[in-house]
Amino acid sequence: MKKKSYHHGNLEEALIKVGMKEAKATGSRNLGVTHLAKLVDVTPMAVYRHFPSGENLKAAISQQAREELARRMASAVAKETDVKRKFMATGREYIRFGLAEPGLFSVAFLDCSELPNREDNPSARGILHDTILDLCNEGLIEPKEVQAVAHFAWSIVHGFTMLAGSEDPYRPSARPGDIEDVLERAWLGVTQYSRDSKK
Amino acid sequence: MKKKSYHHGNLEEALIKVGMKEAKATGSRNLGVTHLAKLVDVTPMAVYRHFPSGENLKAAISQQAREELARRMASAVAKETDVKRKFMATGREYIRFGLAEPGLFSVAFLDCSELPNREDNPSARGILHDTILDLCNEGLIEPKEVQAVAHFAWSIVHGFTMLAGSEDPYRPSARPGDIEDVLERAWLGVTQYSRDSKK
DNA sequence: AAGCTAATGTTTAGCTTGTCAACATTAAAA
DNA sequence: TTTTAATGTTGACAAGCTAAACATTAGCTT
Repeated sequence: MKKKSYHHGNLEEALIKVGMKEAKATGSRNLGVTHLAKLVDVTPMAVYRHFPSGENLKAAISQQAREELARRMASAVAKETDVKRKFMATGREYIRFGLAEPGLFSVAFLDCSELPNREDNPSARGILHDTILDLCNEGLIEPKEVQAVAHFAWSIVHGFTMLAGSEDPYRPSARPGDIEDVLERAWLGVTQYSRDSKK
Repeated sequence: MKKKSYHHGNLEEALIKVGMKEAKATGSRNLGVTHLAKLVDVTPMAVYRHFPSGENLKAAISQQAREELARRMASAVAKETDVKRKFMATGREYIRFGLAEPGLFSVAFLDCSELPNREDNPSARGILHDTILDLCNEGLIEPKEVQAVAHFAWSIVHGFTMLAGSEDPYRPSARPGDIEDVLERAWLGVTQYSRDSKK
């Protein structure tokens, strides 16, 4: 039997934790106040002592999911030294995470317009940005391109992950070779570009 | 005053129509059975004579949104003859639509894993695919690359649109110049690629 | 250590939704 | 015209979110 102390100890943390578990299993479907409260063996109203509303709780879980993604990317990129390999590893891990943990990924980028508390997204974008900065230091791209390149690379891996993970009958396949193909093409868009190739 | 004939005439169509209007205005927030039924001045239960469940109604609206996107892309690409311009126009219109109609776009790609009835997605992907086939006919890419190129291009425009339309504080900006930049880089990834550039 | 106070949970209850079952109305077929 | 199938409505119930009022306890204050 469980100890039923009136106070839970650290409910906020527990809610996010169990929320992550649910997200991993079923995406955003079971992230409601009532459901999560039940899993932590607490009254739904207790949740409101820690989050202004259910949406805020979801936002907190979403944030956590984004940080998980960032951790994995950081870990993957840390194993590489060559700039190109770093670039590839960053994108590859983003895609891998999205496909290996579709629930977490969908929660991480849960229709942002409806979620509050989106101040800090240090995570994935930050790591990607660092990788691009390295490209700049190596002289592979110009300083003023950094921003555009980061957005370009992010768009590719994000789009590919979303589509490959969708139920669309014509979605991209995600065999390792196909992923490498996409990353290789992204690399070209990054390095082969110059202002002159415009128009 | 309104005529209150017991039968509505064409409720199914009316529901999807008003659903599109709501989607355009507020995304997926107000696409519930009760709300839409109210807007058409009908009892919630009437909806179930036309859709097995609320999710199916949402799916129908989502499909409609996807077709709207496809129509605009078809219209945009029809104005061009040059293959590169066709390619650019296709992607540009995809992005424009997503940013001009964020509500519709988010509903169009509403977390697919939770929606039924996703058999046919003829639309956007089909048009993009035709554009890529043209590239092939012009000898700009090899036939066996068509699939990969289509997925690559789709990933970029989809990812860029999602991110630029998000609330992320570091989201890509979507000024016309930035959009052209992304499309130009995508073009490089499409045309500069060869099996040899691997590894 | 006794007592106050704020933090944290609970109970109760109201409102909104989605959906089942049973019934009502009407358009279309026989 | 009568039967029948399609289409809407009413009523009811469960589930979810959350406001208000009340209960318990952790921790500081003295």
